[in-house]
Amino acid sequence: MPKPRAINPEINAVELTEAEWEIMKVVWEKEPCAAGTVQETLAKSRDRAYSTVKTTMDRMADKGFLEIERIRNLQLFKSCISEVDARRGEFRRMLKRAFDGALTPMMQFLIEHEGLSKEEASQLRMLVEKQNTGGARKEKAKNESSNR
Amino acid sequence: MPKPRAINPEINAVELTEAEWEIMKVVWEKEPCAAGTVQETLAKSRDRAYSTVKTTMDRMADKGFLEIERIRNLQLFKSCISEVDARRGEFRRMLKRAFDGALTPMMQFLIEHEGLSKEEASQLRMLVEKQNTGGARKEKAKNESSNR
DNA sequence: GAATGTATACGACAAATGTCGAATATGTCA
DNA sequence: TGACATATTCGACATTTGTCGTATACATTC
Repeated sequence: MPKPRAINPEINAVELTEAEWEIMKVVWEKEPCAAGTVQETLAKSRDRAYSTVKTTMDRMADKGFLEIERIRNLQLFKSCISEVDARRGEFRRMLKRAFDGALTPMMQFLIEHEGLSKEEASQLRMLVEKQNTGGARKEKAKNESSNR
Repeated sequence: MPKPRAINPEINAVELTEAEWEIMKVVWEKEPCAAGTVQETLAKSRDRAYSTVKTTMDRMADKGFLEIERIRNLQLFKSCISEVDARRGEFRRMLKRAFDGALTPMMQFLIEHEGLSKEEASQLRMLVEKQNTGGARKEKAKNESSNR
């Protein structure tokens, strides 16, 4: 029986807060973009003052999540971390906290407690099948990995 | 093709902080137990003052995560949320933030970017198989679900 | 009942996060 | 060159989280 391998949670530990996630999603979609653009986009779902968004984005630049390109009076923000990096960070934190870093118990939990339906389980099996019959995993992983 | 169902992230949204997770793990294992017991247990991996642990546990009681039973001068803490509830909360927050609440993209991500090995994928498939051939899922889910 | 040890109560403080307003700077246009 | 709109800067403040120290209260034991 194969021993469950724990994914090392220390490497590439990008951790975004709630507000940072919301902002990053807009930046990934529209970069390079101004703080005003982000604020207006977010306003559709949740209204916040421009200064709120700008302050958070400045702090994100300090942390190395965003970088600023200056054009005259304007600042254009670009992401310094990929969505894959952010997802990895979020996933690993969850796995570490709630499942001691082990994948198998998490899968078990999903099936037993999250009401994974037969359809969903089938999808999942198809994904696993694709993986096992050797798809373009390596290549894809390479292309979409960290851009940090 | 089945449409990916988003797990509703609002229901049962138990969210624990890092310190709270560490404490809860000890409480689940040893409840009912005193704050001193928790502090001593945690001290093995990470030393913190008794008052630090006690303050955090009092706050957790305020939040409804723990309850206190008083015996003369002593306080015994018991959990008000199950480990399943806590895991569910942690998992759903991750899923909502990083994958818009959808399971399938998360699975895809796991396979493409987390280097899910063939062995792990096999384990996963076995879990899925067990699920599809009708195990004791319903019963188990019932027994281990929320005790809130 | 005084000394000693253990628990509790509670105030404090720093850092991180989410939030904003107001002052200042810059650009555009009639 | 003003007037007006837009961006940036930056200080401020409330909450939450993690962290303690210290003053009190309670029990046990000479």
